[in-house]
Amino acid sequence: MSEDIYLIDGSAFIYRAFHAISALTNRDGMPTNAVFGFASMVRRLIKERQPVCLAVAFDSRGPVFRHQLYDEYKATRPEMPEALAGQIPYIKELVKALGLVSFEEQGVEADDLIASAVNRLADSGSRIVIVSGDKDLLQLVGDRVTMWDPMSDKVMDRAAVRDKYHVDPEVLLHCFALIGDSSDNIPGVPGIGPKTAGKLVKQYGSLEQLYERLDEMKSSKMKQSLIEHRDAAFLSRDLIRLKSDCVVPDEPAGYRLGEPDNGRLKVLYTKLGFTNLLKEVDNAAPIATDGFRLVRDRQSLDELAAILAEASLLAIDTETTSLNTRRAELVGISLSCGLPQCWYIPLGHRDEAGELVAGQLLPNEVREVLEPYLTSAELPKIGHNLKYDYAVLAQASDVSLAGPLIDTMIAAYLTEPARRSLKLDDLCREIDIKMTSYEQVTGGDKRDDAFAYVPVEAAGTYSCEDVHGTLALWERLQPRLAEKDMLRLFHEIEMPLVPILAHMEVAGIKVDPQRLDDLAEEFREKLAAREEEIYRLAGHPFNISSPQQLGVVLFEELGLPHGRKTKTGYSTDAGVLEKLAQQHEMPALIVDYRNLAKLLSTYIEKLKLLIDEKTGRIHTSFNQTVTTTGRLSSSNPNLQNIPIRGEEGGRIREAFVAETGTVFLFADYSQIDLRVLAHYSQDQALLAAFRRGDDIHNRTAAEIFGVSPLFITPDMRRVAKSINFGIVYGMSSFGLANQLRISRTEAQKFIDRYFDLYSGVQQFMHDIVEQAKRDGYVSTLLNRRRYLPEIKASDKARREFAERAAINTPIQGTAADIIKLAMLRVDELLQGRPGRCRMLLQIHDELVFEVDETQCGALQEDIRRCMEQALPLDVPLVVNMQQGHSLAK
DNA sequence: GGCCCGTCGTAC
DNA sequence: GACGTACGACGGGCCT
Repeated sequence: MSEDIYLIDGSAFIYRAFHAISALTNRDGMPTNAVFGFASMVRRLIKERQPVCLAVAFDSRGPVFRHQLYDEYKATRPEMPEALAGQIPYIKELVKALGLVSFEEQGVEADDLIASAVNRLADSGSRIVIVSGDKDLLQLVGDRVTMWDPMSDKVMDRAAVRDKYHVDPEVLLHCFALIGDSSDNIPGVPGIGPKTAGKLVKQYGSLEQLYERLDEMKSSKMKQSLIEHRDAAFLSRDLIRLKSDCVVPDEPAGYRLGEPDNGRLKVLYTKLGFTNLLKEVDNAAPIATDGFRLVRDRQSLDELAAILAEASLLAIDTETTSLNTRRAELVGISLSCGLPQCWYIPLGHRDEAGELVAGQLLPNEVREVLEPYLTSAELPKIGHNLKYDYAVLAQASDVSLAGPLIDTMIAAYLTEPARRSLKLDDLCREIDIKMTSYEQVTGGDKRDDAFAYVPVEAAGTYSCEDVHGTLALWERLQPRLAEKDMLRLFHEIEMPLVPILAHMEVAGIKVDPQRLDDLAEEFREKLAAREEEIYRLAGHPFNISSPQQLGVVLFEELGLPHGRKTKTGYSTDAGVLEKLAQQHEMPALIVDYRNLAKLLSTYIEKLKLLIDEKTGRIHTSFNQTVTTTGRLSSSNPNLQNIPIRGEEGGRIREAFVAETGTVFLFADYSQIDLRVLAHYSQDQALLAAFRRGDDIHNRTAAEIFGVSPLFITPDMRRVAKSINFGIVYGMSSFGLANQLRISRTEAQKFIDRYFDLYSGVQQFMHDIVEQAKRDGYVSTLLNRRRYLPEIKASDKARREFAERAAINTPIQGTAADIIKLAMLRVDELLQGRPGRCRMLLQIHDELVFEVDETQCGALQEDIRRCMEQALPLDVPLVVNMQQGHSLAK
């Protein structure tokens, strides 16, 4: 039995993929959507249909023979977008690497090549599947030829063509000639569409016949049009007719799918950033374990020590019983001073009875030998997520990891801040290293401390793989950082910050559990009262927390006018409810209920659960590799969004208290974003205002309202403040209008006035967007980057989003750079000081310290100075200091 | 019951 | 659709 032959209309697919898949890029910001779409389609085809013969045809570049027939052919088509043209070579390479036969011939289009193949294979007995969505190719459909559109999964055979066009595929050409095709700028006969064309061709059989027998036709508008556009009809037919004598193989063997070249595919997928496809060709090699050693006796430990003494770097990974560093006990340590040799020291492996297994050195003995190296200020330490190992070693062994630190997780983040996974095995897979997974080594054991029960041999291999992978990763990442000029950012900011964050996490912050309990009780009572009242007004109980159910009650049962709609129903957010409050008493109660429920579940109850039993404090995680701008984030719990506004917010803050004998010291940057904006934009008015020490909101208010600062009302200041904030976020008149509850026109007037006053800011916003378009990324003052591939998107919403990010990121990111620098300076200051002062929190523009009451006065000014001088800008940085016994200040 | 997404709300 | 960056609670649809 002869095989089916699949013929792909390559060029059509490239276009479709390009438009169907919005903005996809590799890590360098190169568009990859068309390649990805094409690759996915081919992959699916191969998987589902398992073709033996598969070929792809491409349009040739430049004019084709149809242009000689008609110089307006495809004239209305815009030129191929740059973002697509750049992908063509990769698609060609992909086709080659996949082992597909491909055709391209000067002066003809993909359709013609497919037609030629169909023609040449006519006598082969093979069935042919044309893979396309292009109706022109339906001309080729016949008894052994079908067309399949993998996007819609529709198959067109003779019956389907008849069904759709009321004629056989063989005469479809005549139909299309009459209909024309606006997308290819083929004229056809005006006034004739698919229906009429089908009828005419059915009746007359061909264009020639139609025109010969035109006299038989009753006079009508259509007849008139046919007469007038006779030439156009015949021209259209010539354009639509497929050329079927191109040079293509006439034997099925010439279409046979070859073996994929995995090496080539890997290079390509890696370059394109197609991690999922990469996994499928995955021929990543497992790591050779020849160089792995277990350290189970004194002699091995001494050998290791001898190597450490000569080492110029040290890779390290700790295995523990818990991800929570305060609970973590060491199970083992792996080390490497350079590949291929890696060492694993088992310390806390246990049998199922919980007894330590034999053949493990005593932790103290190991510590004594290793400590000088771990704490050496000269020996660089490399790890993946070193903050964790740093905290574990400090907590479990009282060892402070020192020396230049190198964290491959952070290095990967800096080079690719938008990356979703920074897991070691995912990063290693991209450099062809296959690692044993944690699940594999623990055999799916779900216990927190599962690793302690892993047999020592297996654990050793797993752990050694980790340090091995980390070292290999650094080899790859170091040059990338260098290329992007990020080595200083990495070595001088991010890395020294690691131990500081570790210390802040370890320090934690004290909360008063009794206060939380009291608050919880009070809030629960209030909530119950609101709930009852809301049910009474609704006439029945429902889930107030469900926006869906709430929408039904408000807008259907109570008949209140609904505002904007969301994807899932009516919007019930605070803005909508606020407007409704004038008409009904329920909306205000809902706002109140939501406020209480939010504070209770997100803060009060959650904080209570997270009080560490050992320390009685709350220990957040400060994440250094999450945000796209370079800010830190905080989680478990998020201590960067503890409420501050409103009376209830203050009550929650009161539960965070300074340790007995200490006081909180708060240091916050005044208007850091706007100062950075002044520096970036060099706007003269903004620079001058900050240099004079003006209150910037008052200054702005005075200018946009054209009044003396003495006559500024609170309302004027509020407007000015909104604009000042909005500017940093790239806000539109719509957004400002919404926030200030004024008309768009009024909002636009304010914005115009603002830009009259600060024209340099407007210029900056324009320039930074242009820069993003040119480079594909924007940078902060310290060279942090954010790639913005969507800045060139054709989708307006996506493009505008990228434009706002281009404006905001240098500002927000530079502010993040500054406070990180300040944290390093302050840390240095505190290390040289006797007495207790610990940095506890960073909240983007604010640092919170816990200081001995006796030290507070002396430290305050030093800390202020560190922060104000962290990075000299063209305007002064100003830091406000406050003290208090709780976070309520 | 776990996972994912949408909505909403808190911070800067 | 419309104001940038986060984290997280909750509801609800989906899958197992």
